[in-house]
Amino acid sequence: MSFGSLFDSAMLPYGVPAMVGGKPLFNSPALSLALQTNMEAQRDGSVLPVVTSVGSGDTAARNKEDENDCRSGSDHLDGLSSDELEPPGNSRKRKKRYHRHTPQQIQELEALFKECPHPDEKQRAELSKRLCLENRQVKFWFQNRRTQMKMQMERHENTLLRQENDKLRAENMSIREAMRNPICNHCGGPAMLGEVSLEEQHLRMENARLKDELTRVCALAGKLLGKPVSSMSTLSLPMPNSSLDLAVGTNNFASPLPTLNDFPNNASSPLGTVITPTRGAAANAMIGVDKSLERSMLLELALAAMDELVKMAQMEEPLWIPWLEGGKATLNYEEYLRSFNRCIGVKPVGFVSEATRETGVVIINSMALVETLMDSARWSEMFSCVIASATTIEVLSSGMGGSRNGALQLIHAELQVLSPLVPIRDVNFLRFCKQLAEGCWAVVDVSIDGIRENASALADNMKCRRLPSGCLVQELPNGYCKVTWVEHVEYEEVAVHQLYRPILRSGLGLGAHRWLATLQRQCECLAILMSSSSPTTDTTTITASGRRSMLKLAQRMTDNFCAGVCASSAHKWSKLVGAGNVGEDVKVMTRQSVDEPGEPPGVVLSAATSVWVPVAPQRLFDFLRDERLRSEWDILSNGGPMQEMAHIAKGQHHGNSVSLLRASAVNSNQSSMLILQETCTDPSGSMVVYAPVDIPAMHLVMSGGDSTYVALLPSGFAILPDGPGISGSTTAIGDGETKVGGSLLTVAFQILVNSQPTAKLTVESVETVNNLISCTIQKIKAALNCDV
DNA sequence: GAACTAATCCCTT
DNA sequence: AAGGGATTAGTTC
Repeated sequence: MSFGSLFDSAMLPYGVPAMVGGKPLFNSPALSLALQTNMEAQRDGSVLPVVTSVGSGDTAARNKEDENDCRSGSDHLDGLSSDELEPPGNSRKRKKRYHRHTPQQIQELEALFKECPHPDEKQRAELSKRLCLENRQVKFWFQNRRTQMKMQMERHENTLLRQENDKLRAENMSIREAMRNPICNHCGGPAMLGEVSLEEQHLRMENARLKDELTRVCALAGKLLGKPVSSMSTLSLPMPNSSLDLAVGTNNFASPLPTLNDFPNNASSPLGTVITPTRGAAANAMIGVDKSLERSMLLELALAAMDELVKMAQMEEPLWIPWLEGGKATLNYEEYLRSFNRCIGVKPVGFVSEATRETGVVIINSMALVETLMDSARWSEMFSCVIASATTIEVLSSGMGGSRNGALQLIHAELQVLSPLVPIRDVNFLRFCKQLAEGCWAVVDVSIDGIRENASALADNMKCRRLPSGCLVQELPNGYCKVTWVEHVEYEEVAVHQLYRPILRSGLGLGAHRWLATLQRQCECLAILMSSSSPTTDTTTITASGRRSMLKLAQRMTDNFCAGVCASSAHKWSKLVGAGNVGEDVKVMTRQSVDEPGEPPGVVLSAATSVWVPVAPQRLFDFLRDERLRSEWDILSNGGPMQEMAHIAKGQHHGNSVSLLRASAVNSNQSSMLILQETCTDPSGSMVVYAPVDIPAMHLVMSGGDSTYVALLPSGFAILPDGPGISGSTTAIGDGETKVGGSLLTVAFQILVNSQPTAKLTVESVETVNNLISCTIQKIKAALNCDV
């Protein structure tokens, strides 16, 4: 009789293992006593158990036995060797009896695991009954299986990372090799020094990244292997160690701000954990190399741009030459070229530069501002009068540790000056965000024209590239922050009408001044809208939801107005060519409106032009937004004054508001007409946009209804100060003679010329709109006592 | 000795 | 109390 058979007799019915109350019966005093006697017997040799024949070697026989048995091996003591039998009295430290579940059991367990790695108690109980396993055994099995699974996943990931690392290393080697004999791409001769240093910069970047990746892989490998793996032992690079120590973005200047490397990035790269997607197929290898090369070039560009932006924002003279008035300054180009390597290459022939800087306090907290800048949708909403459209093409890094620090994305944007005489600026740029210190952030933009082809650029858009531009944000107490904005672009000037060249060159059109003023105005608006729980400033009482609805409608109106002036790619305007006797400077476009919610169906005509008016921008703006003087230029006024029915303030300045105007009726039978108007102004420019609206629709909106289906076609004005050297007019103010500039006024109308979308546009309707524009301009000039 | 696996300990939720 | 991570212990190759 074997020990096995002894234990067999201890089996409970149905093959349930010999366990009592969840504990092995082995611990039962009665049984251990029984065992003891047998063990002693075994030692004596008096009762030699069959064990000897089953003993150490005969696994095959045992395995076979296991297979035929419907029970776990846990109660088999067949294989128990004598030294596993513990001495008497040491019963607390029980020995484990090793076994494996039978293949059938494992098969069943695996089957369930495949379906559901987390079976509930019921499923487990059912399985344990079926497989003659203890409940806990099933539980343990699943638990172990899950950890095993996790291990496998991690290991797999580790292999992939290693492969990636190898690939990058090979790539680095080839670049290194290529650098040894630099050859000029154009002439085939030895390359110039400048090109080599560019290559060297790439290598530095690559090296930093490789080093990083290696540390990460080693850390992971170490974790899996349970012992530290030295990067130097796994990698014997045939190069001096010092080459690995080249820092990223080395500073040539003593910057008062810490560099990126000073932040606790630990083992991560400046962009956070960059895991390049793995591409298994060999055919993709080259694309992969190209991709990762491109990626590192983009990263390098972003870092260089950041470096430049921070310096541009902080350096004073001689880099910046201060203006006499205000805090403005112009860039000293000679000094600029001395101080910086042109990180996007030399200025193309025919391009002119525009560089401005502006500092101001904005009512927004620094994090919210950074978030807004890093979200292209929110960004374009914030600067809606400057940005015609903006899309994030690719997010290269979303930042590290849940913050925007290190975030890098590729953005396509169309920037506009509200005038048909200035083509839209089409730009593809990188936007890189970096935390410089606690509460201090920098967001830099830089064009990538040299790295990626600007495929989406439309033919009639202005060719433009952004040199490192952006802002430094410094958190201030009470929800304010100090913003330093730098705007530096190069663009093709021939496409710009003469009238607008000075203002663009001076940066008043799309420079730092304009961006910052827009930001200040919009943030003030947001702050007011969020704080105004009691609409005390309103002339009428509109509910909160009504105000929201109305503001939303006004926003759509203004956006459509801007789109009509500048024809961004987001809107399907088609330019009208050969439009009869339409003046050279009036841009006429048409569009078929079919099933557009929020617009009447039919053929929509948009006409816009810009003129110079010898009147200060402020005076022009005040005149145009005054509802009482409306009859002087607006045919919708029916010759009388208009009345303000509702007013929602959007800023401290009374000129920032959305209002509802009522025109006087021509006669008593006619119901009066409503006009929705939005006006906005800041030191960089102003706008008056309005549209006639349906009375019942407006009632719906003001009671908080959905404004999406309210049809409107906006018209209005955009006012910019004229550039230096345009007006030259001087006006005596008080006792001193102050130079007062004139204004650049853009007038734009959108009208429905036919309610049949398929109708052909007639010469008459073009003439009508042309007349409308010239009449309006004449009336305005006359009212302001300008020479007509 | 490394890889695998059942079981245990101990901690968190 | 359940579940998971770390660890242990027994086994196989």
